[in-house]
Amino acid sequence: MTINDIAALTGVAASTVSRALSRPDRVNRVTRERIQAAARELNYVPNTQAQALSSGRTETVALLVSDATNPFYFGLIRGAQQQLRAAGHALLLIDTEDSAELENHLLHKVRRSVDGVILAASRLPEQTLSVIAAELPVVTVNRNVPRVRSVVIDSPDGVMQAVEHLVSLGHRAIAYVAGPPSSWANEARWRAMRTAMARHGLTAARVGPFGVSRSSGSVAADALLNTGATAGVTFNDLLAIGILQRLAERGVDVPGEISVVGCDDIFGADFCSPPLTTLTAPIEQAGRVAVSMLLDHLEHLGETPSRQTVLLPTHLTIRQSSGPAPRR
Amino acid sequence: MTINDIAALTGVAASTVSRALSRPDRVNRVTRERIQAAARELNYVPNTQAQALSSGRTETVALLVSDATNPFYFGLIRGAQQQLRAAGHALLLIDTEDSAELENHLLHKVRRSVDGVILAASRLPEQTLSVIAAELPVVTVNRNVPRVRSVVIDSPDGVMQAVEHLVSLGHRAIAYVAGPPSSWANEARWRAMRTAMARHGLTAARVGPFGVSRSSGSVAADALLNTGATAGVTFNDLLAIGILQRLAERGVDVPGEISVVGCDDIFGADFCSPPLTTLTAPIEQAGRVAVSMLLDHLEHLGETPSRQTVLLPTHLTIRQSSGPAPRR
DNA sequence: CAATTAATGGCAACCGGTTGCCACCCGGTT
DNA sequence: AACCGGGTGGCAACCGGTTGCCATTAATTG
Repeated sequence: MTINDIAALTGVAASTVSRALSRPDRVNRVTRERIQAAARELNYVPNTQAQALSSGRTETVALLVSDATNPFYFGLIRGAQQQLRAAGHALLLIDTEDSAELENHLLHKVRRSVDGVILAASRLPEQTLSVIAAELPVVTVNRNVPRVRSVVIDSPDGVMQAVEHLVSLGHRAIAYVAGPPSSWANEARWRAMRTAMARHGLTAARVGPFGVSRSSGSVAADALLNTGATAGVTFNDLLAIGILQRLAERGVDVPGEISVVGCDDIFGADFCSPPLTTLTAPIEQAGRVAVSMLLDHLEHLGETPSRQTVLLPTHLTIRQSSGPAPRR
Repeated sequence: MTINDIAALTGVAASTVSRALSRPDRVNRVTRERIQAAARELNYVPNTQAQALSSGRTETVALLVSDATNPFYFGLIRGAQQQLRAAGHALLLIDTEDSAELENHLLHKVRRSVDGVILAASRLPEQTLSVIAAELPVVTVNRNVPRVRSVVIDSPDGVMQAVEHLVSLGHRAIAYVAGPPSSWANEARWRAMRTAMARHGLTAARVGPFGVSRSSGSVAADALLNTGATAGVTFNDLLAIGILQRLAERGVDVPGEISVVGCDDIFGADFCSPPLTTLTAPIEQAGRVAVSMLLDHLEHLGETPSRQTVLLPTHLTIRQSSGPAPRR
């Protein structure tokens, strides 16, 4: 079932078979149809390796996530997968285990076996990213680096909405519950929070950093309570859900005593207890857009892209974890 | 940065470079070290495609899931990913979108670009699976097919535990909320359920089939209530969580009026409302084991495997969605 | 009718490694 | 001195396609 078998069977040269299948207009109609029929009959599937070797294109894209079990990535993976399949490409999933070193190493390793990579939540320093982007098509998600294409979810804007929401409910002491320091989005959200607070003459407290797992939520919840804030905006939903659990354990009423706002609207945010008020992010769309940008980039290698970065809007979804500030 | 560049730089033949890197003992120590140093310096990474082409091994394994957003797979993906990385292999993730046809098509397409595949929740008929397994190393998850290696989570046993639990709480009318008919696990669970019920002289009701999404939960909840059962065992947690939501909407008290038991213990099962009593499955372990079996198979191609199928135990995790049967 | 051009298909090099086979060099034997 | 065998490294074929180039043939054109 190689190109040669088909060539032998149809009595033409291998090169003709190759053309009949990949450049149909380059070969005579009757010859082509004979070859295609034979290929179908023999159930021929071209060897990707061989194609990649000579053409230099692997039709494969790597998606690097920092933790494959983080529900945030589910949507991203899905969106990317959909768009890739539509284009006939394959998805190589890589879990960097939240380590910049491992990320760099793996990136280096797959460098030559993929056409491009999508970096979701890269932990790499800007400098390193630039270097990588220069030698390999890259699209980042939620990370802005000069001269690197990216799709970023506008959570800073969402954070502002969240602050407005909380302030309008009478909250004055609001804290930001920070995620990993190496996360670009984390800093962006914190800045947005301070800006929004300042607009009302308020200053935001900040606790953390915390890991992004539900278990970190316990520590975070205690730290949050300790600030005396009546509301907390968290780096992401995973952390927020962990906080809700801990608060329930400690018998703290949400939103009666304290309001909690998450970020991303991941799976589970709508059915945790109480359902989480959060910034709904178009995660799946982000995955699709990232792939589109990458594929577009691949087709116009060398050209300067029209849009370097796409900003996706978020909106606040109000559920039951936020409510009026408690009377003092 | 090809083998030839290194050859030129060190003044040896390309074949020697190849050997120095892949069969170190086949070349003299000083030559080898010189070559290795040069390789390191030039930051050489072998071209996977080229290696695959000549060696026939791609060091890549495909994982087929029926729906990448189903939290059940997160753990599986994670486990597989971990074990694969440890072995230096890459993971190709494929979403079959719950279609047997697409599954077959994609399987066929990647056939030659992976060393083997792991089929999580295959929708393919047994016959087709046998054919595929004959021409490609395959390990299935939660699916038992003669002559195909598999790792199956012993949820039937778990279902029996669940029935015992419910019966001991006084339930007599228990219904099974079925998942997709094409799911092998679905039938296995239903059989286990009937057996367990029969042991107590009871017969189980059955509703469904339902899709495995939370939204299907609404329909399922109504159907479940309609049977008059005081408890329901569901095909999986996703469905169970959907049911809980719908029941809450309808003002039905869980577990006061009806108990619900899920299956798998996915992300979210512990923090939904009420927290779900469910069969805790070692999902991540299943992923790891599946990969181990596959890699083991690859190393001993042609040999008859020692164990064709590995059965992983489950246990019942009791939370708040199950309780005593209501008095009539 | 000769000349130019377009369509078609074969040849062979190439992508970047891997590997069987052989030649060569060396020290050790007899 | 002739012989032997192990250690090394080069040659070249091969994996399965892709593609530039050229020869052949047919069709178009002045």
